[in-house]
Parts: sequence; structure tokens; C-alpha cells
Amino acid sequence: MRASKYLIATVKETPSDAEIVSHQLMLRAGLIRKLASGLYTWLPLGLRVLQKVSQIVREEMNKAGAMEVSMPVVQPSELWQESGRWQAMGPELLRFKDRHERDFCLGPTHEEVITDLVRNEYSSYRQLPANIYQIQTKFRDERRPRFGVMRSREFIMKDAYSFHASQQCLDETYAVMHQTYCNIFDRLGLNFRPVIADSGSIGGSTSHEFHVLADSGEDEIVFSSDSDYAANIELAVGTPAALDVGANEDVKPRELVDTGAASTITEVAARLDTQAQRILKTLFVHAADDEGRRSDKLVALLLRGDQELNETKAAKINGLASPLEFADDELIEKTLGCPVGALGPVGLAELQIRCIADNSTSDMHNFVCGANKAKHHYINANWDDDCSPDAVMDIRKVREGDISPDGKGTLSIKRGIEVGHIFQLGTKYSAALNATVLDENGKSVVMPMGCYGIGVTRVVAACIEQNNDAQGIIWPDAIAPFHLVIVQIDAHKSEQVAQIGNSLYQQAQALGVEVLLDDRDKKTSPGVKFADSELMGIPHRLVVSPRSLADGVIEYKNRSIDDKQLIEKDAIAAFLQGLFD
RNA sequence: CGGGGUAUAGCGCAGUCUGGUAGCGCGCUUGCUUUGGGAGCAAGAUGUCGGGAGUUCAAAUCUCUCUACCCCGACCA
Repeated sequence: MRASKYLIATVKETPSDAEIVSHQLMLRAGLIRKLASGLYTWLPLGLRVLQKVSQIVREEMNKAGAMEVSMPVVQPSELWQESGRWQAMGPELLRFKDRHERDFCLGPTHEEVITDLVRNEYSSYRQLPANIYQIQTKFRDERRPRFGVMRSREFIMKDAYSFHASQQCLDETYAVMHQTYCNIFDRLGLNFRPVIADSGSIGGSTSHEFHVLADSGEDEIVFSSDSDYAANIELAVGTPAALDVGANEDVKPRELVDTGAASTITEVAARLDTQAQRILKTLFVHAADDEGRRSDKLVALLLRGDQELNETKAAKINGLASPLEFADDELIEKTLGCPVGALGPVGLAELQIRCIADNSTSDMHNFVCGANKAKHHYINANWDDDCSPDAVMDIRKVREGDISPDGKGTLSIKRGIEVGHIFQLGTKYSAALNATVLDENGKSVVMPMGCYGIGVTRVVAACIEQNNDAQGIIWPDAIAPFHLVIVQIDAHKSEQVAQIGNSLYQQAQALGVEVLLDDRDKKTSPGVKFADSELMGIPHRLVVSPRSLADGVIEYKNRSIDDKQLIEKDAIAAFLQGLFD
């Protein structure tokens, strides 16, 4: 490709609406342009990268025995009615009518369409497992698109769906896909981790997310120092370091003390000259009514004072309003007759308020808790003697330094960008759409399904988050838009520069190297060409100039190495061959 | 959806408080010079000041209203 005939849409200044580095660099390097909130045009340079990512995904999926198809973006409402999601999904599902007033939506995902296809085309267990995928545009009307293509409304996803005659068969395919995802992200040159994930409202038991490690990530992932335990913080389990104070104290009688204006854990600890871990934290959330809707009844959640609630875990407790909702101060005061700041579990049983305690509270004794009386706390409260939880479970958010659930090592927390998610769907869709095959006994069975997604557009952004410097993007070889850029300097003055530039360009092409010849005219100064090549992140660069040709050499620079090399003109063919062999 | 902010040339911004000729830098066009790190000089082109309504002799500027976009939060197969 000749730069003089190509859209090099680089910009010097950082666009004001781009917050994270990948978004800034994608705009500055001329990979994308915004059309509207969450909608982006991919420019020639960006599309090359996107297509490379797609191709790697495609090759690995094919290698794993999956079959590529292409399903419509526009989908009829009937299928969604059948699965129940026409009602279940909110405004994220973009709906509209055609000229005949029939309802349609833009596909945010394709479980319905694929299940419909498979129920019509498959009839025997002998055809299974079937693993079918596509790489295609999805639309989700996100409430808040952000960070460029990282969370956009229209994006490209590789979505695969597998169908099985048995759970065992699903397990096998799931394992193959787990490995395939590792292969894909390895090939993409990403620093990533698979983690155990919440399977969400979609149900199913087993689920893993694949996270690219980056500080700008929207998720927190937890991993162990000494084992392969890794999980999304939403469901990560750990054991907090044991109480290091008062562990061996004898049980003392409970006492009411005046704590004045102290209302937070920190203030109470200071006032009573004790530690947060000796104080019981009491939170109130709304209970659900008989029909599962939010009621004004309260449920108390108890945690050790130095610990925090994991809302995802709490939301799964039966009998709580969904989504999890904290009670406001007014309702608490009305129900307990005490303002927020001195709340505790003592006496809640009489008020018929359920208490759910976190595991971390079990070994607490002689603890401090609110007395449900303004400006008063109890000291030396104890389980059984003073109060008992209705249930003890894990509702705690793990912390850095907790002990890994397998007992091996301690946990650390990092931020990640979710670029892939695999999960076992079970029969949610196949049962709703009656997708069955006959098993070896001639009996009709509903097919268990698996579902495997990769955010192709997000991968591009995630990769830049991980590979950049002050000059711009540093593409891994596997997805660089061009492998090599040849910068010509003073070609208008030196016939030799133009000649050698051209000859190198042709040699590189003959080697199958994707090469960009920067033959832009004299108005584009050398500095601009250098800066652009670095901003665009092209891994290898040759510079042809009268200056170096006078010494009989051509300069080579690797984007990720500071030093330049001078290559003898006569040795350049061999050098190129060695570089791209 | 709640809170905060922004909207002026292709991009980045000033001008708004205190109403009175539409500005700056980058980019773009033309010419000359320059050429190894985002060149210099000269001449140019480009604006419904986000839309609508109002106040006023006069509105980018004041008032009302609508819209779009960004950030934080909530939400997220």
C-alpha cells in the first residue's frame, strides 16, 4: 500500500471526549471515527486490524471443529416471544416495526435464532455435538456507552453456540472451547487470564470470563499467588486473615455505652478505642414480597467491620428484593425507631427482621454493635447470648491478602477487560423453543447448550490498552495493520531514494509482507512520517534517505526497541527475509 | 434513570461574567524557500456561534425551552 493513496487519518491533538488511552490512540492513529454515541466507523487502517483479529478467531474456531454461519441482524419478535425474552429484556433490546407493522429487533445475541435453526436441521444424537458460530455485528442499546469501542452500542462479536445430547458431551465441548480461547488470546499476543465467572441471570452452572489485564478495565478479578485459582470479584471466595485481637478473651457480659455522634465504623472504633474488626457492621436491604417484588420489610446483612458487602453475592440470597436495594434512612428509622449510625442485630428477632451474617462474623466475640438506640452501641456483645443470625453465608467482598479458597497462597486483585465469556447454558433456550433430538433409545431429549462469545471490537481496544507508549500504539505482529513501513525521505530530490524505496516495497510484497510505503510528497516532512509510523504502531520500519544511502546503508527500527540498526544496502534483501521468515 | 459538565471553522480552544465588526493555534488551498523528528514566509478559503422561542435599537453573550455529546453513579445475555 502506498501512503500517498491511502487514508492516513492521524491527528496530533488528543480529542477532548476520549478518556482512556486506547480510545485516544484509536482516534489519533485514524483507526475509528465516531458517528454518534456508541457508534463508530472503522477507517481503512482500523478495519485491517479488526479483520486480523477476526481471522485469528475464525482459524482457531475452525480448528476446534466449529462451523461458521451468518445469521440476520434483524430478528422477528416471534422467536423472542417464544423464549420469553421479548418481555424479559429491557430497553437494551432495540425494537422496531417493519412496514407491515410487524415487530422486529436488532439482535443483541443470537440464542433464539440459532436454536430455531438447530431444532429444524438436527434430529439425531448422532449428529451431535454441533458447534456453530458467526462473527457479526451486534446491537445493544447500552444505557451508557463509553470508552470508544470498548463499550459501544454496535459492535462485532464472535458468538458460538454448541448443542449436545448429554451433559458429558457439553462438558467436553466446553473444555475444548476453554482451550481454544486460550489459544486465540495467546495468538493475539495479549496478557490475559481466564477466571471463574458469574453465569448471571441466564442461568447455567459453569462459566468463565477471559480478561485482558489493564488498569482501565471495568471488572475486578481476583487471583491466588500460589495456585491457579482466579475468579471475577463478583463471586470470588476467600478467607480473611483471622482476628488478631482478643481471640482468646473470655466471654463478657454485654454493656450499653454512649457513643455520641460517632456513627461510622471508623468513628465508633476511635471513640471506643478498638479496631474495626471487632465491630459488627449492620446493613439493611429490602426484602421481597410473596411475588418476589420489593417490599418495605427489611433484612439485615451483618459483616465484620473491616469487611465489605459483595452485592452480587447478596443479590442471590432468597427472599431479597431483586435487584438488591439498600433501605433508605427514613425507612430504617421508621422500622427500628433508631437513626442510621447505631444499628445492630440485637432485638431484630422480636421485630421479625431476618439477619443474614457473613462467615467473617462467626468467630467474633465480645464485639461492638449498634444498640438500635440513638447514640448508643453495645460492647461485649456475643452470638447466642445476645443475638443469632438466621443464616450464615458468604456475602463478603474478598480483599487483597485474603487466603485463597483452596488454601494455597493469598489473593490479589487486578483490573481486567472482559474480552471473552464462555458458559454452559443448560436447556434454557432449547427447552423454551423445544429443540430436541432422538437419543440412542429413540427417546426425545432436549439438547443442553453451550455459548461462547468474544468481543472482537473490544479486543482491538484492549490490545492497545496493553501495548502503547508516549508515541502511540505498539501492535503485536499478529494483528498489526501493516508489518512494515518504508519511510522515504527527500525522494523528490534523490532519484535513488525513490528507486530503492520502490524496490524494497516490491521485495517486501514478494515476501508476502504487508507493507506501507510512505511515499507522501515533500510537504510531509520526515518528522511527520516518523511520528505517524510510531503513532500507527507499525512493528518494523525502514528509512531510505540520501543521508544513509551516501553511507551505503538503510536504517531499520523496531517499534518496540529504542535502538536503530544500519543495514548495508546489499544485505537488505537477506535482512528482510530474516525478519519475516 | 439520578448527579455534574460541554456545545463557537475539519480538530483543539478563547470570547459569554460586563450585549455593540467572529477570533487564536493546528489542519486545508496557492506560491517561494526548507528537508533525519510534527518546517519558514507570504497570500487565501472555511462559521446557520447545537436547534427553537423570547428580551433588546442590537444576542455567541441575557431568559425560557428542546437536542446532542462527555464524565460519575445505577444498570448490563
